[in-house]
Amino acid sequence: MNRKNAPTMKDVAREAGVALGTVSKVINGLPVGDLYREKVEAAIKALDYEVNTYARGLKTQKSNLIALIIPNTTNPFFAAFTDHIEGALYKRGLKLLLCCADGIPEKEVSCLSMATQNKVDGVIALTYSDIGKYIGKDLPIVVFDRFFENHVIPRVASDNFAGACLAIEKLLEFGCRHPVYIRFHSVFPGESDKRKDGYLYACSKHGLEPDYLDMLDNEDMLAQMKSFLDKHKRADNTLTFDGVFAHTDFHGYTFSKLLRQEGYRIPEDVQIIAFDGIHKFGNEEGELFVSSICQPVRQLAEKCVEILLAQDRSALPSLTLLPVSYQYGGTTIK
Amino acid sequence: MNRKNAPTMKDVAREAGVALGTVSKVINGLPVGDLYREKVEAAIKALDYEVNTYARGLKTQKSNLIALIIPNTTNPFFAAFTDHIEGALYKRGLKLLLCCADGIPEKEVSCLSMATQNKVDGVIALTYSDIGKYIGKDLPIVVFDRFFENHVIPRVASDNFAGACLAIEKLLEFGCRHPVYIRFHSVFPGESDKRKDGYLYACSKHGLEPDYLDMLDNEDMLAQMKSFLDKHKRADNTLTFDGVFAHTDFHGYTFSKLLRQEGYRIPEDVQIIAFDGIHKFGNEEGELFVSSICQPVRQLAEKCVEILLAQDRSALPSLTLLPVSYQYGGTTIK
DNA sequence: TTCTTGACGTGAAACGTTTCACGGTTTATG
DNA sequence: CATAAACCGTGAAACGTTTCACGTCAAGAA
Repeated sequence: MNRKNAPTMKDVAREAGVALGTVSKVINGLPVGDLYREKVEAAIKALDYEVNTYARGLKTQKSNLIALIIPNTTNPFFAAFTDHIEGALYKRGLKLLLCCADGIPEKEVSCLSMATQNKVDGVIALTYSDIGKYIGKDLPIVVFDRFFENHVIPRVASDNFAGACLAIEKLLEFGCRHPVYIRFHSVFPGESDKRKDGYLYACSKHGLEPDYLDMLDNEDMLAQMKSFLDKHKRADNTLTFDGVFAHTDFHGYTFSKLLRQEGYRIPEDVQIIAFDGIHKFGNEEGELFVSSICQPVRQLAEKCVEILLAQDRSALPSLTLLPVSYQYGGTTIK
Repeated sequence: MNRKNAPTMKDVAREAGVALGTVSKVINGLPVGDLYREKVEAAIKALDYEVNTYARGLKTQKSNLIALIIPNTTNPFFAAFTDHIEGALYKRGLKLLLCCADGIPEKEVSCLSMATQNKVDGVIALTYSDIGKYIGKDLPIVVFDRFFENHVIPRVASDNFAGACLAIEKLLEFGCRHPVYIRFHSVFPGESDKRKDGYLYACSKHGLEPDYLDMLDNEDMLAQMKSFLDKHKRADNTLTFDGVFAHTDFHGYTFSKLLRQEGYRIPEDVQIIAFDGIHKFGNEEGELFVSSICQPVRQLAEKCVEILLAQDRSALPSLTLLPVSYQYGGTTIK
């Protein structure tokens, strides 16, 4: 409780009739005689004592705080990631300082300095700018997905390459002959770019002609999709493709709506597999928007925390990829 | 930057050739002669000095930290709320300590003590247990929606009563004659319970017979909905109701799926208006799952922060209700 | 009995700020 | 020109911990 005159260790020591150092030892679980320990514990209870994190932090230079820098929490993938990061930290007695940077570079830097000023013990970042250069050597950091040149920052990501391959294999398995790829790519390089490599690899492996829409921003997404679609219509209005691999669930869902609007049946005429595995209403037992390659969000979050807290930070893998899996979501035959 | 031997104010003072107190004044924007100010600022830049939040917190007993206790961030409503709280705090130079308590009372209490141990300057809570009793008199707190007896804690919520009335009026306006209500209620009292009062009021006002499904938990939701539906089928399989007011978008969407499965057309046979206004993929410009009474999430978050930080906490409104609005989402005629 | 050793309680120093009483200098006033 | 007032830089004290060198005491060995 936050009363103005909260009892201090000194008060506890006086109440218990012991020295300050003894109280400190009890609080920190260091060896203390049973008699003394009991007296101190009784006094702590009697006074309702709580340690002052600021005094402690001043001495130890540790805060048990971890900062998460993320664009926002409204995007369901980020929301789930945030949730699981919180859980992984909580399990370890750590607290989460949440910074939503909206993907704005200046705000990301400002969040970072907010974090360092608060003496966080580590940073988990999913940013759109290269924050590596602002990070001191001894502040542990892990980034999700992103890759920044010239910095050896441990990264955690889904196996995007394998995921893209899996998507194509599934589409082929479900009877598709001409899968196309609706791609979105940010100007900031990251592991999710590997979805394209995976698509190209899978195409060459199966003797398919690659064919994809490459979008750089979401502004005129619908217009771009429409034009892509028109280019793939035959004279009789049937489509030259019968499968779609979409960069994200959002893109897949948007494209599926467009297809339906234009009278195509899903999955009869076109099957769609997207990437992310976002659940409606954030309900993990609930349904997906589209059939999707699911990122293991919980494991990704857990791995980020694990790597961030690794004892020996000199021997950390520079990249950790976690496996993805296919899940049916209504836009494929199964 | 988090280097081990970060420069201190003492270093800055030495570098600038001034006294410690002068450095402090510069940092805190207190009146200092221009010559001195410049010297200090130069030294700060030269040494790349950053204030030590822990030393400062130890003296001032302030942290600029606000704790948000929320069940999770995966629920899109909570996610949006969290996002806007972060934004409102960031605007004011405050930082967000995020605690996801999963609605588990013990975890909520544990989050609260985590918060007080971190000397947060305030708490915003959306909890399932009565945490009022654990809060000291001088820790500012605001709760969203919930009502706890015996505590005078300022509350912020949507105008649920008016929202329910609006839903019914809209349904009537759209031609419905027999609107029913799919209700979900928690054992913990809160403003959202007023949706029922609003429904009953609107019914009596328009001479309608109230008719609703009352669910206490989401476990066997589908079974309960099915049985409710069956009870409302006539011999020829037409329904005795033609409008549905659903407690949340999730319930409305789930019920809509059930109706469609059973062959009813929406909105031709049944129109549905839910409550919350959740956007697919968290995209505020995007589409809703169902037609809905939208909670003004951004304003709710902003108001929570505003009230939390109010100068004069003695004269705070005990309840602040914000207006809701209707938005079309495909399950009504407009 | 005496000495050594280990165990453990003690309390002062230090962490890096903010605050404030103090005093020196400058400016305004009569 | 003398005095008061205003201004502002100074540095010691205090915030509540952790740490560590020191002291005390009991047990075991010779």
